[in-house]
This record gives sequence, structure tokens and C-alpha cells, in this order.
Amino acid sequence: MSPRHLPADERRAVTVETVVALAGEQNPSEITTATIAERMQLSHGALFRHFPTKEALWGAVMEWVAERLMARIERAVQAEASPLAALEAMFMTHVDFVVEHPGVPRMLFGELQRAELSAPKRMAQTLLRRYGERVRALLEAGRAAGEIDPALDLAAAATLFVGTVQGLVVQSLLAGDVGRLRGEAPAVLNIYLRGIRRQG
Amino acid sequence: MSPRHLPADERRAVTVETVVALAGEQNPSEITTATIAERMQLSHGALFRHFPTKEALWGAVMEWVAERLMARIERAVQAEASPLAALEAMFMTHVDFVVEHPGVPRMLFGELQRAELSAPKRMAQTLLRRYGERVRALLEAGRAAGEIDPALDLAAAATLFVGTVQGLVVQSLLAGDVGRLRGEAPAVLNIYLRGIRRQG
DNA sequence: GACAAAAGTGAGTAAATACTTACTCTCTGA
DNA sequence: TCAGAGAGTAAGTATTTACTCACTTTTGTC
Repeated sequence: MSPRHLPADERRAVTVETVVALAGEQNPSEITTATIAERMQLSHGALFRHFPTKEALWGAVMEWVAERLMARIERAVQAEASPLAALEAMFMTHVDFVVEHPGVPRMLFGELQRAELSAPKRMAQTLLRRYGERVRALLEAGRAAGEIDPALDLAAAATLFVGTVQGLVVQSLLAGDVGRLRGEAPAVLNIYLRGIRRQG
Repeated sequence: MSPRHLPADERRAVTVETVVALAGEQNPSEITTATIAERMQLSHGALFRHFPTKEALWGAVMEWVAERLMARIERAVQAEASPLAALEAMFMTHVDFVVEHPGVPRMLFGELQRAELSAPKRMAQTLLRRYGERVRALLEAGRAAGEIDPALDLAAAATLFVGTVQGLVVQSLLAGDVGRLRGEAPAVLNIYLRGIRRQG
């Protein structure tokens, strides 16, 4: 068990991870600062030594998500030779990430819904935009390499790529079982690939 | 303007429509009973003459959504001759519905996130299951008619169909503009259709 | 037009929740 | 070893929010 007293930066890291874990178990927008503290065996007041407001805490969480997700995806993409293989790797890496951290897509969607343009919302927007641009770049490379249908609408293909993951997430929310996601993912991805690939 | 005093059933109907409208403007989970009443120019207390709890009100809203969405989709499907054409009509009808009522997919997603299995959550699950089954039935018919790739994984195709809409919704949350949805939808649908269609 | 039933009002209440503060404990380095 | 900085505690406070209730206004019927 972790000691009661932690250096500030470690405490902040533990807090963020606690929020990510909690978001995998319950509606992210219903997570209270009290439950976060309780989960860490910490008093409620102590939380506010490390984060001035709840919004600042959510900002740190979104930063954690953006960094980890994009880093892992970039690593997976770099390891592949062809653009289409990279797209496949990107998809499966994303799915793995969601299986490990089921709260993440729900937090992102929840932030996007917010009315005011808070810092965490802006971070969610930025993340998704970067993600979309990465997909688009791979699609362009794939088209240049002759792997992808030359007539393909790249913007639409990028939107559908995000939707492909999103459809799986909805499915897992329906079934209440994130584990099955990984098994179902390849079949869904195949349909997508068939939709964008250059015809033999 | 509607009169201050309405028969109970009309007041309930107006209330539900007010919630649907509000959900198009702000985070559905942040809609309070007070704002609902205010929007109707009604006192807060009066709301609770017509709905015993907020949860019951949300139940009525989900029922409204399920009935309207499925009825419209069924009508569109019936008007088409071939299964693939019906699938296209279903998609565009759904998109139209979302453009008219942008709060709907967000309410649905929000309900699915809930921890406890409340009545509104169960209704959201039922709706999405019925929706998925309808897609699957069309896919099966399409396969029987030879329009669709015989090797297609139907469950995966149904998941991706839902994701196709969902991807557009995420896009509109990013852009903050639901109107563009209708214009972008056909290109996204085309990629999906290319993914499931029987190769010439 | 009187009356009862239906619908609405508005001032409340209790619970939840983000944040504060005065204090105490614990670790570190000179 | 001990002073002080850093981390934690616990009992607050202010605000929000779902829901209540005693009372008033409107509406439809005879």
C-alpha cells in the first residue's frame, strides 16, 4: 500500500490515475471530489492542496489521457511499414487502450458535451483533432502508396474511423462488458478497410 | 404563446419536448428541473404535479425518443424496395432526426453511462437493441438478395452502422455545428456501403 | 354564475457537493 | 535532533438542486 504522505507530484499522479480508474466504473460526470479522496484513503480537504479546483483536476486528467493515448498510437504507427498496416495498428492500439481504460472514451465524450469552453473541454477537442489529423495523414499516405481507393473522401474516412471505435464503445456500454471489445474489433475494422481499400 | 394552464397530458407533452430542446443546447446531465420549468414559464413546483420524480420525467423523454425515432425509421424503411436502399434510407432518416434533435444521441449516450439500471437507462438500452436488430434484419435480407458480401460478419456490420452515426455526432460536437452533419453524412455512408456490398 | 376539480404558485426543506481553514502530523536536512 | 516546510485532517460554509406543501388561480359543468 502507498504511504499516507506522498510528495506533491506523486500525489497528483496518483490522483489522476484514481480518476481514470473511477471513470471506468461509473459515469464520469457523477464522480465527486469526495469519492476520489475516499478511493485514495485521503481526506477530502487534502485533494485541494494539490488541485485548486475540480476543473483543474479534470484538466490534469485530460492531459494524462492525451499524452498516453497519442504516445502509444504514435509508437504503434511508427512500427509499421505501410500506411494501411499503420492504420490497422492505430486502431487496435486504440481499442487496447480503451479496454485498459474504459473510462477514457466516456470522459472525452462527456467533456465534449459541456456548454462552457473549459480547459478540460478544450483539451478533449485538441486531442480529437490531433487524432483526426493523424488518421488523415495516414490515409493520404495510403492513397499516395496506391493502397487506398483514389476517389476516397478523406475527411469522411477519418470521421468513420473515429466512428468505428465509437460504435464498439456503444456496444460495450450496451453489453456492460468491455472485455469483448478486443475480440469484436477486428471484424469491424475489416469492414472499414474494405470500404477504403483500392479494389483489386 | 401557450396558455398558463394546460390539461395534464398536454403539459406532460410540452415538458418532454422542452427537455428534448434543452438537451440540444446544453449537456443533458446538467439540465435541472428548475431550468426546465423556467423554459416553460412555469413555476418549479408545478413540474412535480406532472412527474413524481426527475427520473420519471427522463423516462417519459426516453419513451418519446424511442417512439419517434423508431416510427420514422420504420416508415423510411418500408418505403424502399431493396434492403440496401432501406439501409441507406434508415441512415439518412436517423441523421435527419439527429439534426432536428441534436440532444437525442447525447441523452442516449448519457443514459447508457449511468451506473444504476434506472428506468430511463433500460429504455435507452432497449431502443439501441431494437435499432441494432433492425439493422441486422436488413443486412440479412440484403445478403439473401445478393446485395451484400456473403462473407460479411453481420454483428460487426451492425456495430459499425451505429458507429457511423456516432462518428458524425462526435464530429458535430467537435465543430459545434450540427447542420453540417447532413452534408457530410452521404460520403461517410458511402464508405460503409462499400465495405459491406457484394463486389461486382 | 356558483362550485368543484384541476393546474399553478412560491416559499420552503433536506441532502449533496465543491471548496475553506485552523490545526496536526511527518519527513528532511543542517 | 530539531526546526520548518510540506502533506494531511476534520469540521466547517455556501450553494445548488430535487422535491414538498399550504395556498391561489383557472377552467369546465350544472
